[in-house]
Amino acid sequence: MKKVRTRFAPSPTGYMHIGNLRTALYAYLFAKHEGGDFILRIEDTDRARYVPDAVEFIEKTLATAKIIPDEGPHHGGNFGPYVQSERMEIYKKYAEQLVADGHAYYEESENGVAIRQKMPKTGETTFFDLIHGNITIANAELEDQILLKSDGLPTYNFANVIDDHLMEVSHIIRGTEFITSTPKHVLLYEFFGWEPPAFIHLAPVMGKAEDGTVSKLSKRHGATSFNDLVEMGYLPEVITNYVALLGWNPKTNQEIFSMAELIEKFSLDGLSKSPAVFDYNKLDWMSGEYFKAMTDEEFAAVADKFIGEFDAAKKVYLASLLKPRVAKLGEIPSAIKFLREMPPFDAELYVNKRNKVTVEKSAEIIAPVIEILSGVEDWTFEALHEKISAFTESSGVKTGTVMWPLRIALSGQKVTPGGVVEILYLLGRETSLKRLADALAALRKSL
RNA sequence: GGCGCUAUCGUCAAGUGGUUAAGACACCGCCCUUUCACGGCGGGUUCGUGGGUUCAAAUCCCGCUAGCGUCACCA
Repeated sequence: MKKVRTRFAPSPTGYMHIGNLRTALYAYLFAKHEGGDFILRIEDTDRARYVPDAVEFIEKTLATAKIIPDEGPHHGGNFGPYVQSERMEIYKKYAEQLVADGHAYYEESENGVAIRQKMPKTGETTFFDLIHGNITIANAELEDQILLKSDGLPTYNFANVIDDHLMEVSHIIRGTEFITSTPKHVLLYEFFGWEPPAFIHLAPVMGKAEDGTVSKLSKRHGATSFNDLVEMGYLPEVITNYVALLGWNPKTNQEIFSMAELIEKFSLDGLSKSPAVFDYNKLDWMSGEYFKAMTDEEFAAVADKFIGEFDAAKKVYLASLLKPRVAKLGEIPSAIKFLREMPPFDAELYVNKRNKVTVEKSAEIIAPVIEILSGVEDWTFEALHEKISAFTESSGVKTGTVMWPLRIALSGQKVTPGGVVEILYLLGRETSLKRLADALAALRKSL
């Protein structure tokens, strides 16, 4: 059997859409699973679309996602160049051969001279797609498409055929948007007498809008590029893990996969033919699973730049509190902002029906707690916990009734990473007592 | 509009003629609890529709409908 060689062939747009990333991932997984090669080829035949540094951007993104090409512009390989704009003579040669053979013709227009492919007027063309089966399209549907543009550059429909053949690509993995142009490619292979590669057309990644409508994932659905997601604080491995499952099923109930496991388990028959909707909820869940699997130290390390400046001795402790409550690292800054800066007083926050807390009750709780805490010299979690518990017990009210106003007074938030005792410890003695005193004063004033 | 692809819970999906139609996320309820979170338990009219084929259809065939894609000197 021929060696498996797949390719990822993006145009250099400086943007890595999730759908493209998934295409690259599947091509990579399949090649690696089969012990083959994965090629990166840049399709920059549209001069108007050229974006500077886009090639480096693509390479950097793939590296971050741990999708490593065996061959590419900067990865070596014996089938280069891997940038189409550097292969112009090759396309010209083959286009002229087609003209000589009667399968293409020159066409002159105000732009200059171009070469068009001559399509059969009758009959039909069929190709086999590994996930869709046979697909047949009447030749009458096919236009005499441009092969070589008047600027000397080839069109996608021509260049991809020449390159895939010359680079010995065995399986073409790309989006379904290419299904209807595949017969044109197949005809080209026939004209040249080449054996076409196997075709695998992937269903698109969709997004769901507020109004419930589903359409191809785009900006209106939120972050849609791999890089956007990384910036929001999703681990690259979480993104690839999630995306791998969007359209591919391992046939087991396993959902968390390392790249090595993905390579080991990947199989073409798990690919689905229907579009999949990108679900941020599930991504969040998976992200949380990765965090929970980390040690506090590991999490502190990846969260470090989101936590920012913080008492070094308490940093890992803070991270341990954040770890089980965060879906993406980007949530951290706003979640811990209160540690550095007390939000403005808001009497409304103190009112909580479930815990039977009112503004008045809050003052009644906070005052004695200040007394008790002022006497605590050993400001440790254990000591603080013991004091508060003892107070709760002696006061005869429920724990929640005590904790609720304390949390608000200490953080100004209904939701905090960790409970009251944790916050007390994090804030330290001085800040804690000051906040409680300020809150008590403000509470009394508002009565 | 022509052509093509697709169609199982809200979402990802298993399923390849006979199942109580898995599992996960989300959601809802209850429990636990130091709020939130975590954890535990439980819940939900899911096979687009109409015809066939068959003893038997989510599974096979046809029509319809819907969604998507494509009809460029873009990829």
